[in-house]
Amino acid sequence: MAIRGDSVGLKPRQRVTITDVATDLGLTKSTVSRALNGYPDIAEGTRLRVSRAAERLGYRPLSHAQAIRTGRVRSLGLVLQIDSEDSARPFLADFVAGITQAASDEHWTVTIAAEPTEAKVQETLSRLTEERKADGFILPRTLVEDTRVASLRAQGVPFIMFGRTPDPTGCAWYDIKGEEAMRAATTRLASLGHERIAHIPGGAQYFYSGLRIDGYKEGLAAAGLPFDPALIGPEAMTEQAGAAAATALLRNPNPPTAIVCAVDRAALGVYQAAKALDLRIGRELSVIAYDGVPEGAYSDPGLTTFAVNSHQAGARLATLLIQRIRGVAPEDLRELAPATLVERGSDRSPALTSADLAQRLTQHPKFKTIQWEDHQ
Amino acid sequence: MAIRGDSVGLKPRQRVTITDVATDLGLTKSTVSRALNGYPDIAEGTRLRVSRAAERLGYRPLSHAQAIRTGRVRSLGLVLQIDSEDSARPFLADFVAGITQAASDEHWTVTIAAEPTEAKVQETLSRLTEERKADGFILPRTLVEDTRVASLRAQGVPFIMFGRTPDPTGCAWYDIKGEEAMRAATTRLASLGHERIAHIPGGAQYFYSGLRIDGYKEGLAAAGLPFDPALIGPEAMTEQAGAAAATALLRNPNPPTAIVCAVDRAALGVYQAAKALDLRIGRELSVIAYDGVPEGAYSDPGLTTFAVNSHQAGARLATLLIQRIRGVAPEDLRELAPATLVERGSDRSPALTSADLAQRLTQHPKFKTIQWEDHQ
DNA sequence: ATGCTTGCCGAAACCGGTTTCGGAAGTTTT
DNA sequence: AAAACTTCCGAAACCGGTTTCGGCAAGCAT
Repeated sequence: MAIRGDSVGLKPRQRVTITDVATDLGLTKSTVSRALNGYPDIAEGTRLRVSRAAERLGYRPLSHAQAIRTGRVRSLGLVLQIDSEDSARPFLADFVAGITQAASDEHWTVTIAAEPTEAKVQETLSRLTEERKADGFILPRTLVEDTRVASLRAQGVPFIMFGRTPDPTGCAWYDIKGEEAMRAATTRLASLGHERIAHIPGGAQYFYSGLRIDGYKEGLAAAGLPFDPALIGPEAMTEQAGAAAATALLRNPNPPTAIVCAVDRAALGVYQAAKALDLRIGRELSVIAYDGVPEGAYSDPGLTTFAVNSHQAGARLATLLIQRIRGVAPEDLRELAPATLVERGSDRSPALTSADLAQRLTQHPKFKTIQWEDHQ
Repeated sequence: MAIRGDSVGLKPRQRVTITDVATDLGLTKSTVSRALNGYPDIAEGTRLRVSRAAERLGYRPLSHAQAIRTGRVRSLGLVLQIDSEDSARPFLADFVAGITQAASDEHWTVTIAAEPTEAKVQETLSRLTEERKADGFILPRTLVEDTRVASLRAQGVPFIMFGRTPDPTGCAWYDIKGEEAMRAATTRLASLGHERIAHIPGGAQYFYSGLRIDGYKEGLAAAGLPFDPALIGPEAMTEQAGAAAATALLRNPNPPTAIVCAVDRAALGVYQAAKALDLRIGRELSVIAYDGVPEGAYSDPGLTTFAVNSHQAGARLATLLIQRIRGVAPEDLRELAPATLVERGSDRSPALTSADLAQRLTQHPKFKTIQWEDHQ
């Protein structure tokens, strides 16, 4: 290992230290420290003089110098799981931007890591807490059984979830009301005249998946439509899977004339399936989805979807996590935000009834044989 | 401001400190510190005993405790610029994963921030160095005139670029040989029989844009084809712009039968333009691009492209930056890697000559009028 | 006037490391 | 054998903050 001396350093230009502020005012650094940190045994006048002097001299405490005593580094941890399949995860940039900007407003920073597997994520989470690189964590995409939650909760490490969880004990969260979006999508399709409305859910390991299925069911109930388990398709998180799921649903004897997708990507797969079977989206088959990926705007017709504001989500998560670290009870840090309906052309009144659609599908040459495999 | 006492802390479970290691061995912490940091005045035997004991006890120095004396926090800084237009930036997850994994191997971490404008990026960069939140920075997407480079260079802050720059003084970099890819794409198309090959460049503000144009020209020269300035289209970084650029190029009296795109997104726009004009990609119009975005695999026909390994790029950048911070000269930290050709179906022998293509285009009803505007 | 609080601040210890300095051995030189 | 180096480690200062503790002065009640 090399010794320290040979490294490239930052300019030795003197920073302003707490001692500088103290001598400037004729006080001691302990007084300055307590004044700046709101201790009650400092006179109001002194506190003012100190904060003004600090401002004037441009004093910024070094968070790592504070950390040595306080154990807190003013940094939020974000550990992502990057599966190869969704390595090009949309919105990540927006999400990160939201987090870092909110953190920066409070003079906090964000420590990020990405790992390919659940186990490695867990390992990194432990390492970062062990090395005190972060004071708390943002957990995106909570799972039904989430080892991260269990482990952090057990260790008493502050965290906030982007998503909810079966056992809310000790959990703070920010989440989008996906279930409400699914419900609204379903009633919207029903009021357009659809009577057979299917649902393509997301991955069952994600907690939101169940919520969205519930929302879909509530929508059916609100519209006075019966729930048919056969209209819940196989789960789909990719275009391919979405196409496969749509095809499977359409093979139902009473096929759906509309599909509510838990995620936009699956909906784009529905487009593919429809194209292959010569169905027009928004005519013979309507679709409403959720996420708001940019491709939805470019598809033809545009995809009607409930869009998520990732930037805002990141910002709120950061803000809430900082509060959590400062000691606010997790029960007081739970926020839900609505998704925003983006109306485009994929949801219209049905051009065919379910029966007519079935009739037409059976006559389609590819209908029996078409398959959707993983693309190269 | 709240006082510190009321915050949620991590378990007070005792960490292993350097003093623990020292007393365990009957040494002083100063000896242990020097042994671990490779100082020459420690006997080899002692050094071994110390590192073994540290290992056995699970000692991990706290980087912020070290930082208070050394000024180095063992953290890499990454400040992204998130324009609203490419907020869904592809590969970001992969790129970040590469960086963090390589950093983690050396027990470093990554501090990330994202800002919407160039000025704010610059501000954040300054703040992070000022607060010693990072020991050096990774600069993605270098520009022809890059204030980040100028500023960090002037301040003597270590950094590494993902990309190259007009004035390499004091600069370390890792980059992909985009120019070589453009050259190879051009010669490849020429050897397929194309004689009119156009180029749609990327944004002129990016340094790579000029490099890729040069590569394209070299390819023409190598194939013995003349360079026609009219075959360099307007720049395009989006699908819309790509479609517009392709349409403009096709309006040339001797239209190209093949187009080399600086970025995949533009190529996907070329697909749209071709579709609108009833040209088949890989038949009447061939395309080769660069990046390797996932959509390229799903388009029809698949897009032949030179793919970039973002994960590896991130990993190398992190490794090189750490070396830079440790004092290696920037001149010794410059790496170029090739892009990987992914052969799919968008490049074939021309089905029509340029003259025939021109003929056919003039007869197309939309040809004169078609326009590409920004989508909602 | 005396004793007791209370308000406010200084002195000093402390956090977990790094780095300087000096000195006790052992080795080599004279 | 004394002097001069080396080798190797301990003692202590130091980094930039935070936190504990104690004490002075003013205010209040007795």
